[in-house]
Amino acid sequence: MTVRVRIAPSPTGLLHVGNVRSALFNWLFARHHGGTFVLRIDDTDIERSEAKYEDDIKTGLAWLGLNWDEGVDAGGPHGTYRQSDRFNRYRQVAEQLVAGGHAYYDERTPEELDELRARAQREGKHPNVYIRRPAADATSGVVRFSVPQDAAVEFVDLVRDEMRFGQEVIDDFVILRSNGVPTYHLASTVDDVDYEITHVIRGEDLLPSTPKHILLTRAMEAEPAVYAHLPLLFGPDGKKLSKRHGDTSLKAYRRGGYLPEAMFNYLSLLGWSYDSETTIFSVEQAIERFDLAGVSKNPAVFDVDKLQWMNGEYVRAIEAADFTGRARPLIEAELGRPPTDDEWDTFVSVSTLIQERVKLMSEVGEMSRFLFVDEVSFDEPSWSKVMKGDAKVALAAALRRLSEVGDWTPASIEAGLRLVLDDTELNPRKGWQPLRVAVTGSQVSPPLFESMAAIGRAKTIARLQRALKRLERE
RNA sequence: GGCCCUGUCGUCCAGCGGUCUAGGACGCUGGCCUUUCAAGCCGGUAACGCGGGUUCGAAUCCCGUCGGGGCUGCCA
Repeated sequence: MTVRVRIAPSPTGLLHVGNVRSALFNWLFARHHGGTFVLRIDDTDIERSEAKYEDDIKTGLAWLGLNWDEGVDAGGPHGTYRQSDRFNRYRQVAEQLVAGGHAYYDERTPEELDELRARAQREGKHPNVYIRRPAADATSGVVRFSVPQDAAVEFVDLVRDEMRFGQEVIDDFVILRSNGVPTYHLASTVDDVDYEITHVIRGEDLLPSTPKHILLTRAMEAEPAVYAHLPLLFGPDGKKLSKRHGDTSLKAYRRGGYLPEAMFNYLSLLGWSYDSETTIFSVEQAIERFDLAGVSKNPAVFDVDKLQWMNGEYVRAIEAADFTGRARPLIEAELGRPPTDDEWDTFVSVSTLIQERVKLMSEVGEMSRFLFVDEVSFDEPSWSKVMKGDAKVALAAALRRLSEVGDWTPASIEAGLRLVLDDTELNPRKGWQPLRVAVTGSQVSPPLFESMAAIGRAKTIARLQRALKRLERE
């Protein structure tokens, strides 16, 4: 049997990292088994679904490298893979279920239903036990699935093993709204059957819905898929990951300077492990080892600190040319225009030094700023911390010694600056930090000699003089 | 309230009856290196929720308890 899995996000908001993690596990499962990964858009909530969110989903998955073999845009034998294009099919199934006695029309009012729930509540029973087929047949309203009361629903979950839900706790859920629009339960189940999905791998929040889907599938006289419910992702407070915990959309991380490779690696570790020792591994390695049996049952807290560390690992690991390639748009953003050839050469001359220092790609622009501006704007905390005591002496000595430097290279600059220390009898910290602030604007920067070499002699001298002047005024 | 899932360092994972004085990673932290910051290297901190069983032996199996979470909608 060929494995066929799907990810079926709803385009009702930006793609959430929790869904991305589910997508990732589905993708790994498909790739590991040489199966098919399907992208379907579950847009039965016509009120909240928007095209821009579908775009965000596709962009996000593609960015992470989760290519889909079949589905929206990719095509395949099942149409558009958008549920809103299949409402007739779902209505047809609903009608068949009604005709077959598996479902019924229900025109009870919300108030009546509330009363039934309140009664169950009072008796300490499942809130929906009394929402069953009424004695009198209705011919309009919603369509409810009639849950067979003869047996419990049992199934084997690939992550959680044997599951059992008593029939009394499965309510007669709505499959078709009164306006003729199918609910998620119907549409999703019909699609899973029609698309011949073999494994449904999804978040644990849908575990209580699974018996409904199995019952529906059986009523359609089809074979239910194998289910696997993934642990949820939590925020730092131990609650389901949500907006309140900061960024939850993949887009925010994409924009925030995270590398897709790092995101992939990090997400794959939330609920799964490569082995007991390895933290950093490639996509190929993950595919080779991935196994649902190894998926944890416990929820995982999304730890941005660890993601950030991992991103730094990946940033440092990429080839220098790859780094400059990925950095180019960020330099453009910093300049507000494409860099000139000279500017680009300047950046490239120190790019490996910057690469070693950033955790996020988004830091590249700021860390490079001093390379391009005419005059640096001083980071005031840096200034006040460093520009005191013998700073004036150091700046003056540097100006003197640097004017004697022949070739403007890091090595000769270093030689000159070593003489500054001799002249002033200052240690490197006292003698050089003022120069760093003068030249880069901050006490944190790429190495000093290379930075001076990169911006050139003229700018270096001018910045030292400007700093000295300000110091003399103060 | 009802149903379901779940409980190893602060966090993510390893452990699937003895090799556990519980391992790796992030974080935090001490030190080294050092022109700043990173990186790197060496070291430290810190966990089997609790109570009963089963067993020669339990983090590993069973029961209970307490805790966390999810679902309970004409959202998905």
